[in-house]
Amino acid sequence: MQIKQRHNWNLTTSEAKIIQEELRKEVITEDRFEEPVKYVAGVDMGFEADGTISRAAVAVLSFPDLQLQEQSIAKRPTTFPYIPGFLSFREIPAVLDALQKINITPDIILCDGQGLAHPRRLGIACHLGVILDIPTIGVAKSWLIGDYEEVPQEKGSWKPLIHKDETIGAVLRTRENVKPLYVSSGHRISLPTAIDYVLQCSPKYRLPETTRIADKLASNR
DNA sequence: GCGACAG
DNA sequence: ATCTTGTCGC
Repeated sequence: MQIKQRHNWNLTTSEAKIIQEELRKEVITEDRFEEPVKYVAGVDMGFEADGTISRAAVAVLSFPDLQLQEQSIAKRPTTFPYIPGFLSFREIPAVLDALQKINITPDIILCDGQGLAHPRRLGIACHLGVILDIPTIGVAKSWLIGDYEEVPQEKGSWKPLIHKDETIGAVLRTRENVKPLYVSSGHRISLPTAIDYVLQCSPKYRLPETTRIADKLASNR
């Protein structure tokens, strides 16, 4: 797929923060995409050589049957450190390289990390969504910000994630008796719809099939 | 100033 | 994220 360059990635954290504050204005948290959805993609990252090399993997699956249709891997030198709140500046460059090589444009991309559930409302899912102008969902394995009540153990139950009196996401149980996932809007999708797609992509395990497959690609060398 | 902190 | 075997619990 074709990707437009929105900004350069050689930045200081203060410059990155300014970009986040600009791009957050472009984030759309309503459902703006065509249905039925035919393809969903998962993105995951891995690192090599003490973290000096970034490795991004993309897996495109058919929906709703979740069969692998296309995959790609891209490597490039790591140029930005891991700083909570700035994950996208570390990971997106390699992700764009991997996406550039696929032929099927996914209808929705599930990202490894937060979307709106971010201090400045621009987690990696929002950032990637705005750059591509494609619907994205933030699916994080752990907490970054926000308060929430305990989530019932049953699969499908969830509680709103609240920050500054605003619902920024949901803490969702995708599997019984297992740690919940932190789901939030990335771009062009509402929270209820995002929860629905994450559940549909997670028929058996805690993590969505999209991220599970991308995960294997990213770790399998 | 202190504590928290996606991957 | 990454280093790493067996083991406890549903």
